[in-house]
Amino acid sequence: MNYWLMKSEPEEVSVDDALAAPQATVPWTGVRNYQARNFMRDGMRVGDGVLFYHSSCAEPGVVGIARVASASRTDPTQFDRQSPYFDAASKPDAPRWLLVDVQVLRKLDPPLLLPQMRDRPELAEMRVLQKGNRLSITPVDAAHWAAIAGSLEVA
DNA sequence: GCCAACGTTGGC
DNA sequence: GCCAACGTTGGC
Repeated sequence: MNYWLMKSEPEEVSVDDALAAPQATVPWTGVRNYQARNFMRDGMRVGDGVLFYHSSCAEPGVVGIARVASASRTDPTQFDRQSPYFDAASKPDAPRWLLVDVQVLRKLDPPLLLPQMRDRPELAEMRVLQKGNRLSITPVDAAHWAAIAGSLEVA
């Protein structure tokens, strides 16, 4: 089993939005970066652990514990001209972008906010804390996962 | 709004 | 294939 951190802008899909969805599961649309796509395509398996992270907002941080709930599949928004994620260069017979379904298992209340993450030396090596990191999906070491989710029943 | 960092694009 | 210009991300 592998672990991942996945960023979402709460104004688009917050952890509460995900919890309100059927089966607390949302399709992770909008990934438009090849490295992040490849993590979904090549690295993720159903059941992998996910740290649900809010970014580009007032209080960035880990807000939920989730799991990968599907294999990777075509992200339909790439073919939707009305979508901000439309990609005219992607052809239906060779889709460029993928998504996975993500199921929230538990909301973190209170959340683990970014400044608190930076205060914990055992988390210092996390990719999301590195300078210049912009990847919306990053692998998480088992030790980091344990430090964040280990005391929770879902872990 | 600012700006550092990074990814992508496109001319050559 | 190089690399400058440009666009985006995301914290502050």
